[in-house]
Amino acid sequence: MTFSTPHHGHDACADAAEKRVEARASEAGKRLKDNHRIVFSILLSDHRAVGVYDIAARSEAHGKRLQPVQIYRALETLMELGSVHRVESANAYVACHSNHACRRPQILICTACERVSEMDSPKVQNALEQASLENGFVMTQQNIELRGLCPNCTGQPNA
Amino acid sequence: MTFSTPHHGHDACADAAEKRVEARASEAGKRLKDNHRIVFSILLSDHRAVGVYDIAARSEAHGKRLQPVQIYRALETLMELGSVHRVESANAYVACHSNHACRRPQILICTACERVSEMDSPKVQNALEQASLENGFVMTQQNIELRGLCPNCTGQPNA
DNA sequence: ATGTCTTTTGTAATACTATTACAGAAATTC
DNA sequence: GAATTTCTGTAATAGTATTACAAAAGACAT
Repeated sequence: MTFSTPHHGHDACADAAEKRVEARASEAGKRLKDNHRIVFSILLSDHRAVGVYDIAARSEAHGKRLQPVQIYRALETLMELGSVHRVESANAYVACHSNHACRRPQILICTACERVSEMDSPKVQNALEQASLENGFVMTQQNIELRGLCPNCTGQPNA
Repeated sequence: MTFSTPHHGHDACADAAEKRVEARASEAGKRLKDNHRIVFSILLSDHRAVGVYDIAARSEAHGKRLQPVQIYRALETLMELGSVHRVESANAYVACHSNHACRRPQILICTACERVSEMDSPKVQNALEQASLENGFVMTQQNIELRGLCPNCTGQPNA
């Protein structure tokens, strides 16, 4: 199941993501610093997309009030590492919980509980590539954002 | 070919789009007014996505300097009619040249010439719906934006 | 270690995008 | 044609993102 449940083992899930981003950073020859870690840990604290000014407000609880530009810089690095994705349709950012650094996420957004998840469907990928080619289009980037109800929210009114 | 060429018969193409939006409006029991027509005709004047404040600036040449909120209101109507799409990744809006009022466009953006086109691939659509279901996700809206090189821009440096 | 060069960080200001509030105009209804 | 509702125009403001620049930190040769 790609969507987190309200009571999943979140600490383990966040720990794993943190280890992944550290590994990816050192592999890429970059060193993560305080600001990166604060931003990433705020994004990890729930499975929702968070706006920059929200991150700024929450950063205070981490002992350091970050300014917008500092957050944008941290997000840029984290996105390059494939550990954070921007949700265009929400002007917000979400931590990636996938095991591989994904640069072509297919994002699912629940309109009821706001939880965000990702798919990585090869069928979707192939269909997009094939359809692009049929239109003579050479695709280099993609942004897929689907809205709807996640498994926790279908059936019951709220999660 | 979905992408317009630099020298296609643009007047005919724009005329057709204008007729379509008028037809859709009357079918929906809405009446288009000056502001709607100005905004739509600005979007039609090229096959690119245009930002709201750009539209505001260009509106002056149409004899009426529109304020942002007026443009947002016009765009809302035009989007409801399926004749304009928002390009989330560009904070901009594009006229729809498709014959059917499409609410689930698959948008193609050329990173070289900035032209925007749409696909409506059933394969992509099916793949998305199937993959969503496999994840227990009930999709209600979708936003697909692909970037890359359009047929006019592959091969030659610019169009 | 010291000085130079480069890169990163913090602060402030500003630009760009979108919405709210409200009064006046136009259309609708009775 | 008066009352009601809806739409329009103006202004102000909220929300998102970037630029500019000086200070600090890191890299590297001497």
